[in-house]
Amino acid sequence: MELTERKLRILQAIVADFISSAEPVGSRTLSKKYGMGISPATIRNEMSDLEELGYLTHPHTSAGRVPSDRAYRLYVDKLMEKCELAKEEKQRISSQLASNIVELDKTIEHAANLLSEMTSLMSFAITPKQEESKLQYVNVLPADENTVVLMIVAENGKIKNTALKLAGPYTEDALTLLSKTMTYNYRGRTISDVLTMDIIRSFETDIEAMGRLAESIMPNFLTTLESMLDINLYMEGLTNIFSIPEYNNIEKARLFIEMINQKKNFTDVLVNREDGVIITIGNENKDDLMQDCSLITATYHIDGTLVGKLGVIGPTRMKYDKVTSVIEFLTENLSRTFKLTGGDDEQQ
Amino acid sequence: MELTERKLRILQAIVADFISSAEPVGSRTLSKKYGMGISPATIRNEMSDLEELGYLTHPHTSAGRVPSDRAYRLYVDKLMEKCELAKEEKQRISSQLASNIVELDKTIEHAANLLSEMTSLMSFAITPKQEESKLQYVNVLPADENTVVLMIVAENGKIKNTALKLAGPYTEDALTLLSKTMTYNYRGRTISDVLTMDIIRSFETDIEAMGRLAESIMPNFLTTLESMLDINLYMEGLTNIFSIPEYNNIEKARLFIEMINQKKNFTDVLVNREDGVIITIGNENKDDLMQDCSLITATYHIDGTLVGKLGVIGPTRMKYDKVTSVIEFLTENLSRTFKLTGGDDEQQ
DNA sequence: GTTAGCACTCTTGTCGGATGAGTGCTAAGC
DNA sequence: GCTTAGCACTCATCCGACAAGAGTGCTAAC
Repeated sequence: MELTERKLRILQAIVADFISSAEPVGSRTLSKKYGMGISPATIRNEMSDLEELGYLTHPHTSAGRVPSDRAYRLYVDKLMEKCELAKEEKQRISSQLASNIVELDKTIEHAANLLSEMTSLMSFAITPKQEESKLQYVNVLPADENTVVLMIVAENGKIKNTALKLAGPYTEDALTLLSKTMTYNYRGRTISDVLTMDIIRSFETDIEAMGRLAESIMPNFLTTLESMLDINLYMEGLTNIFSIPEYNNIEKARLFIEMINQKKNFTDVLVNREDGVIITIGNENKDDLMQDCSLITATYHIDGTLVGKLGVIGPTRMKYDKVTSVIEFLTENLSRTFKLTGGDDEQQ
Repeated sequence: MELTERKLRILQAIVADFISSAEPVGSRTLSKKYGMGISPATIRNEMSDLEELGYLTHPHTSAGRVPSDRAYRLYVDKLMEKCELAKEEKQRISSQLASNIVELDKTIEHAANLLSEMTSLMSFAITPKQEESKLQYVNVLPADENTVVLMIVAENGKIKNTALKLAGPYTEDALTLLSKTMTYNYRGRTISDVLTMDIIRSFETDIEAMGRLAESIMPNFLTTLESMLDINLYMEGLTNIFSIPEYNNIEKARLFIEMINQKKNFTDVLVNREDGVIITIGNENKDDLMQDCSLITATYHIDGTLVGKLGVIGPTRMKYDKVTSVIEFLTENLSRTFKLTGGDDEQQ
């Protein structure tokens, strides 16, 4: 048995109908609503075939048909029509992103927010990995009597700093010397490289005073550097899931939220996905807790190289066409924004 | 009619029982379980009086009694026994906070996390207001060819910075001059003051090149300064509410989460609460959406002056004794931590 | 190959009765 | 006069029965 043209048309109608109604689709509805010129009985025969082929399932004998994960996959790959965004929607994205380009993190958060509002799903975004960012300079600046500010600047404009209280007083000269030494030692190296170097020892041979200063600053330097590697995860629109029939019982909603809340794991899932627009449907997801969800992610670029991700998660029954269009437009827009403005960034 | 000793004992038993069981308390249960040497019938009479006095309510004729907000208030003020934390719990708090004192914000987040885990409620924490923080210095540092780093340091060690791409190249001398001028102009002033000054104009009279540099930096200076005023709000343990019988229907859970999600409003509620351990029960809360909730907050201090807040929110039926003990111990511990380590802080 | 007709299945909603927890009242007991 | 046993009464909840409705699968006719 193979997928005839008519079977495909029926499958498409079922998927589309189910996506918008969340109710199993019956043969009569299909025949009436989608005017395909064949009777319910014929459709029933076809549906029976489609079920045999694994594209439909049956919650129980006398319910309509529900698309399987496999059907969604086919729908996404072949049947779905591209959905052109309305002018207002495009404008909304463009204007909202343009208005807030000063701080990279804020912009990403903003984008996630837009995404969740426009899709009525839960969205998320992660900032790029920084492992390969190269250090530009390290600065230790005076703050007050025995407080200094440690500041680390990476080549892509990412900055991070910490205020440290020292055990005793310091001289500005010592700070300048330390800053120069550190910059000389680390400039051009990647953050990961510096973190794996045996740093403390490399200062042992210096003059005593300098050694003491460095000793109290080094541990903080390393912690700060480490924190630069952290990927920020933004999530928006959690409450949207409460409007989705699939999560209308407390236990399912709880499981969903619990999955989302394991931020660490979730970040890993996102980081490990390939570039471009990626859709994984139901059982295509490895994670046990995500067997009933679909995940759509896309990548945006900063300065053409650094890669961050943006996506939505929701029930397998989601508006794939609309969502992919929004995500695509959004990430293209982000990439363009970040190209124009260059490395504008706020250390986090 | 007045509250006799026995009425109080009965009320206390009812509140305690309802807090742990979430079920209306009947006269028989009370008589058996709390061995108070009087028969169910007597207890019924007393309960009837307590209801007339406004301390108990009746979900329906044949259900047990449920404490009113007024009863919780009395319980909290008079009847509740102080709950001493177990040694392990104290140790847990002390050790977890001590291990992570480098970054203020992380520590606060950590504390909120601990709080939600130990109380099984949803917790939150806010960082101190910075309106009155005085500026220490402003620094514009070279990054690369036409990028500079703007860095603002406040007296309490709070730092914030941004990388900016300028339209054209700059000289290091100009940056130094600008840094010195800005520091000279703003040092010792509070952030709010600087924000309300008419800043741009005050640079107009400077030399032309300097004016141009200042012109492109000033708007960013102001945005960055403004962002220093943002209060960070951390929330932890949202999923805990799904284990609470009060939120076992989707609509209630949704309303709760929606209330929480209006971060701005919620932050306002917290900021406006008085210092010390404050408990507001049910209808004592002004917010409409919080009529079924109790809110317990406490303040912690940084360097003895700056004040942040920490708290939990949950159904009026919560373990007030346990929760207040945990919060008290936690905030004391936090204040002590921040005294010892001084103004260690990471700009956010 | 398509379709009308029909029996069959299964969910959903409603209704009524049984059950049980708990109260309120009354009258007896201490 | 306070306490308590006894009893009628009230609700919420559970359960089974029943009807209605949606949808299928099969068969036979077109």
